[in-house]
Amino acid sequence: MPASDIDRLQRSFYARNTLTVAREMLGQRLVRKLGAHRIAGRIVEVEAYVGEGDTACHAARGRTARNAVMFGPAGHAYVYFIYGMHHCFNVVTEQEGYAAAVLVRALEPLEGLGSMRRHRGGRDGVELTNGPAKLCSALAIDRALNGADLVTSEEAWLERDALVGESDIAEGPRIGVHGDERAQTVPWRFWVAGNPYVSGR
DNA sequence: CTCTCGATGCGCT
DNA sequence: GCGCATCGAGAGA
Repeated sequence: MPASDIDRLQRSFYARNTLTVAREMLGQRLVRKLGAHRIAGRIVEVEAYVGEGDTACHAARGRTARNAVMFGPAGHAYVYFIYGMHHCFNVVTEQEGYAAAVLVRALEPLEGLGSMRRHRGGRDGVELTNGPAKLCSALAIDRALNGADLVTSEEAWLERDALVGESDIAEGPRIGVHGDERAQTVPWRFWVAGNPYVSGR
């Protein structure tokens, strides 16, 4: 087994309450492997999408071909294509049959900065990964990764890294959602307070 | 700095 | 056809 598996997050991490997983994902390392090359960053901002009762969740209107991965087992990647040009990366949570996931909204770059700059058209600094579509671009994540099992994949996974204390976690309403009143106000966006890589607004 | 708006593919109604 | 879990360029203050 690869040395990296020592720190890889296992199924038991993901197969829990989505809000708990979302909070604990802060500080962990998202790793993308392209050939022998690693690109990675610390997760500093996430959003939880919790079940068919959450009208901002893609699964709110039931299972479709697009959102099927969210209904599957925890620990798989849910990657979707949006606005005709962007991708967003999520991690599936909870038990099989319960549609929920955590969207990764921002990373602090740690490995493969040169690759990130290239993938981002020469942009640098916070512009590398301070948004859900930006980090997918930087890490070369697209729909080819949709459904990938992050517990066993050699292409992408999460590694145990720094834990973020409760006092350093900020929370607020999710960004850009179009569900009902509750969906737009419930504080299911979590970020590392003061981290410069957190997305704007 | 803030605000507005176009890009652009596709899943779903 | 409509609308989207976004981004970045451009205009104006």
